Amino acid sequence: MEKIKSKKSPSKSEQILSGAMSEFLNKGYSDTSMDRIAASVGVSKQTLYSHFKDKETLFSSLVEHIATQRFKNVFNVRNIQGKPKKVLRNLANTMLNEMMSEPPEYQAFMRLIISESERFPHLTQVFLRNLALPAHQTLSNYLAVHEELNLPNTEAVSLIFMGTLVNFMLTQNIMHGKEIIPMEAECLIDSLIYLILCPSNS
Amino acid sequence: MEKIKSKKSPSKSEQILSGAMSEFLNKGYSDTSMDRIAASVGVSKQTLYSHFKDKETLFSSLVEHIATQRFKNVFNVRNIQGKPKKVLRNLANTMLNEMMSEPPEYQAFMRLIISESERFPHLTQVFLRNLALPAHQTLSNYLAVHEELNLPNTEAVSLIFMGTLVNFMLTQNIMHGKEIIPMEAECLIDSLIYLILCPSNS
DNA sequence: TTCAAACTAGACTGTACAGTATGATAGCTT
DNA sequence: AAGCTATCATACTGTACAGTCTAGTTTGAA
Repeated sequence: MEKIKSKKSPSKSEQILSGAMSEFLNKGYSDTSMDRIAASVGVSKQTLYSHFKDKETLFSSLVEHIATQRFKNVFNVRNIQGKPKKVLRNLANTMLNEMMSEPPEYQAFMRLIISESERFPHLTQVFLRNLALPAHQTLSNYLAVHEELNLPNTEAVSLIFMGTLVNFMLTQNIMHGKEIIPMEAECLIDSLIYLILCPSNS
Repeated sequence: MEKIKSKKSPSKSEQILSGAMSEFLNKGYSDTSMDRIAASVGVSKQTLYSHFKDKETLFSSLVEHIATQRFKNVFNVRNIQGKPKKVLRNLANTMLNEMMSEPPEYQAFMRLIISESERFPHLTQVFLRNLALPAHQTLSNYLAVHEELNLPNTEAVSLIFMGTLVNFMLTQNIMHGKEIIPMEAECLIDSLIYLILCPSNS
């Protein structure tokens, strides 16, 4: 039916990873069974084990795949041109949109990474290196280039910026805190930008 | 040996909660077994089930206990007097110390809450209501009272402040990012305070 | 001393799972 | 056609676990 060249069709591996993703994202590592993954992918258990040595290997491969492929462009900022006020607002909106979009795959992914941060410490670093670090470098570099902003430590300000947004998503969505600590994204972004830009206005 | 009045000694419940805590904090919900808890507490399985209906009930009780007792005072700020510069720095240092202290129980607790945020959504709200909210109210109230700080939205600034610190702990400790995104706590706090206080200096 | 509640020890049930084994089918390559 | 490889369906093994059951022991109060 398909043109298959390699020993084990790469599309099968992709299929498996794709099916395993929804299972792991929904249930977490321990509560996801290899039987369920096989059924969900529509593949026999043997095929699963012919592509991936064991559950840990499948999980590791999956997380690396998600971090490097699925969410490759989440923090890929394009509109880095223009006035800082515009750029920062655009960046904040883009990040929040990506992180809070429906279905909440990014939230589920982040929850999963945190959940398994002790069992698979290496995977948290894959996450940071491929998603958090590039965004941080882009932003802190932008802040450093714009000397008129008069910021003493652009790296720290970058972490404040991203930390605020990540924690907002964590509190409001993952932890279901919309009613407990109400806050509009717009307000938060306004204040964030106000604090960052203020020094240069004086 | 002890003066026990109630039907089931309350100290037994305390013992059980205390022993269950280390198991759940280390292994998470699914990978903690009732047998292990019983062994760890030094109590028979039957006693476990006479104090707590089932595993879910025990877990819920434990989380409520930790949120309301064990970490009751984590964000209990005392030195709320003096110049904002001093107060904010003191607050930031206190929060980071509590969150990053050894052994990392607070980190493990936060990881657990996030891990089980779908299975036990109610518990994330217990967490927020008892730990995050009081701190947020104290801080935003302090910021509002000090009008000379000239802050347009004290609630938002409070979330920026706490979000920065929480995300710092999350990234550096829980996600093992010290080498990937290096940052000194002091630097971060300096910048955070600089951004917040700057408007009032102009 | 007697009684009941709290507790202990350990067996037991039913289920679920990771990983393996077996044997059969389908399609590609030579 | 022959043979190889990916695949499938299914059964099996050994382990672990939640929750129950049984039977015996301690303890404190009446």
